[in-house]
Amino acid sequence: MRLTERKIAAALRRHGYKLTPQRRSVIRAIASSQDHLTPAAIYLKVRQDHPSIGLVTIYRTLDILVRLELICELHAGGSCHSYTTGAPEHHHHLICSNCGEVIDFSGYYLTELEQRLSRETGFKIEGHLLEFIGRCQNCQQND
Amino acid sequence: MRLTERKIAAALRRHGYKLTPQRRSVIRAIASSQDHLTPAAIYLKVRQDHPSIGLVTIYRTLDILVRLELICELHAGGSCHSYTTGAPEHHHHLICSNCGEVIDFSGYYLTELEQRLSRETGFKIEGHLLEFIGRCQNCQQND
DNA sequence: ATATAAATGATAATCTTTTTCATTTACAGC
DNA sequence: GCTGTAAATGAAAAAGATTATCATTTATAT
Ligand SMILES: [Mn+2]
Ligand SMILES: [Mn+2]
Ligand SMILES: [Zn+2]
Ligand SMILES: [Zn+2]
Repeated sequence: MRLTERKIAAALRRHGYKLTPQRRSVIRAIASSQDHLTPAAIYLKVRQDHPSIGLVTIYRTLDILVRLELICELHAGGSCHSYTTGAPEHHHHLICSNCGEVIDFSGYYLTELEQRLSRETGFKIEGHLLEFIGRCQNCQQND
Repeated sequence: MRLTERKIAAALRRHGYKLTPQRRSVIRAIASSQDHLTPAAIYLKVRQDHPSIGLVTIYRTLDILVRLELICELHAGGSCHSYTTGAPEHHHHLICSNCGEVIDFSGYYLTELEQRLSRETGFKIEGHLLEFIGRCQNCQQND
């Protein structure tokens, strides 16, 4: 279950950020989409009901939301960065290399591996990135 | 054990690519460095003994080398993409969020998870990205 | 040596992201 | 409801990263 617009907005405020119409709009754009969106795509969506917003504000807002883990960031694919609403539970991504569809999956944990790495290297692990790339069923057929 | 300049060059040829001095130079730059290098950093290094090379050639060469899995690509961090020599064995990366040090580790496989995902989603898995971010021992001390 | 397809580099175009700074605004406190 | 203030915004520009085009050069098979 993904975080709702309302919850994300509340969390923003809780962390001391002001709740501006621009930020609401960015959050709505992300939360109302199933897909993962690039900053440019979010910009386009947001401008529909907020024509004067600057692209800078998109970037600044995304920064904050990622930092607070309210949205999640994907790294793979062409334009490299894109965003979807975060889920309260820890999860990872499966991405179609052809159409870009993203599937969240959960129930897989890397804690043991993290402990092993920490022990063997002395690193203090802060996070990880686990993504699978593949072809979705649709794209396998339409080849 | 990382792939050597010689082996990478040989593999390039084996796949039907011409072995130009520019490509040799890019390979040498990567293979002679412990670090992972951005395209821009590789460009700077290569220009030392090949001043007239174009940045485009760097990008084109990196493309090929990644495709043939002769070098490996990192996604994390500031400029997002950087490259190190590939290792013959499958491995993943542990990256220091402060100084950028990269540690390869192997012996961890995701085949079971890939099968589960394939079964549950119908995706045909093509690859994955697994990276850990943390603080190396050095950077933990010098805080 | 020659022929030829592949590779290169100059140039420009196109994106993406970050900086700077003057103006505006959310909201805490009264 | 006002007011003050720090935070947020947007315009503009700069900086960075990546890709496209195309005439010229070059590696290599024959
Ligand atoms: Mn997700
Ligand atoms: Mn590696
Ligand atoms: Zn697909
Ligand atoms: Zn470090």
